[in-house]
Amino acid sequence: MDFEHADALNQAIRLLSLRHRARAASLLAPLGLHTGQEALLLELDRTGPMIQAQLSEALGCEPPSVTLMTRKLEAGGHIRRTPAPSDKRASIVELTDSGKALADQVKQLWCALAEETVGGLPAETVAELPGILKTLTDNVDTRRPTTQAAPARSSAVRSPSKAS
Amino acid sequence: MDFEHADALNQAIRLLSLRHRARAASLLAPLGLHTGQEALLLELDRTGPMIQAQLSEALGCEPPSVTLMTRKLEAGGHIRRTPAPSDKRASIVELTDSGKALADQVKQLWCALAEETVGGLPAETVAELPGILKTLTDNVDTRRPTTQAAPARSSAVRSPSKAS
DNA sequence: GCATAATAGTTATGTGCATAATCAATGTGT
DNA sequence: ACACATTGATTATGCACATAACTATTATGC
Repeated sequence: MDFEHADALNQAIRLLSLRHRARAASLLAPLGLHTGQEALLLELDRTGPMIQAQLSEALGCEPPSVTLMTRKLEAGGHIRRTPAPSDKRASIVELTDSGKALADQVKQLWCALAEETVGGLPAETVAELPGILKTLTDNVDTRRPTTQAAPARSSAVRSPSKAS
Repeated sequence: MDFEHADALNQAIRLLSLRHRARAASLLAPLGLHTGQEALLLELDRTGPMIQAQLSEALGCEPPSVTLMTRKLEAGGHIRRTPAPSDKRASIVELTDSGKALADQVKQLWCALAEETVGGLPAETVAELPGILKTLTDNVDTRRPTTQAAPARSSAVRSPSKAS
């Protein structure tokens, strides 16, 4: 691939990151949230109480990030952290009532943001977009076990990834 | 759009941002660069000397970010800042020889990253990907003042007023 | 000419994210 | 039983990004 195309792609991803994040920030600000925190609330709302290590895995960010985010959300009264009885190292994180209400509001914003984001695109493109983005993500994901240790270069490493 | 689909989309964009950035960081680290700095170098390499306000516009980030990034790149010897003769407020930013050499290395990495990113996708999808991403970006771009005279907005301009 | 607005840049501050180092608790091997 | 690695979480530090407030220069109105 020549540099022109490569740069167009990388730059497009970079700019989409910046703008989508900025737009999310402007929508979340009235709720007193910063970008990233909404993902934590939504994950707790979806999965229920869980320990920070699980949150770290689900959110795709590192434990120190989870520590800081949970601390701020706890200070805001949206989540509660209680020591896990079975493992004294871990703390169980769960939504408070305020957090649940907030998560519901976030859901609304999230739908509006998604619609705004894909506006003007054909429906079929919209339909396959999540899959495409996930493929891109997996391709550059250094966290996951890469699904193979083979020295295969630029071959289609389409693993039959079963849902985890 | 229901929440399931909306979240899949928003989350996919969020994760792609995180992973693509992380992957770029691991590639740029050996060059002594952090993500974001490469965009500045590439822009200077492409366009030539320019003032920070132009850089801010081209990179899509705010002037204070440019101030800090240019300061660090200048400390690293990759760029040079000279006061503009015509306007005493502005400073002209340009690549040093070291910066030009670095930009060339970045170009190589950039091609490798792009290829890695789109690995396993059909060629036609890859071809239209930059355009799709740009559409998404423009849809949520709060910087540029709409600029679209709405020539062919197919569906959903249903809420031109505030959505929330 | 001069007050005022607009622009280029910086500083201060706050956020999410990262890595590295550290501590406490839990596993595991011999 | 005990040394050792592993795991959950935190602290310290650094970066890119943001906004708000500020200085210095340039442009504009009267």
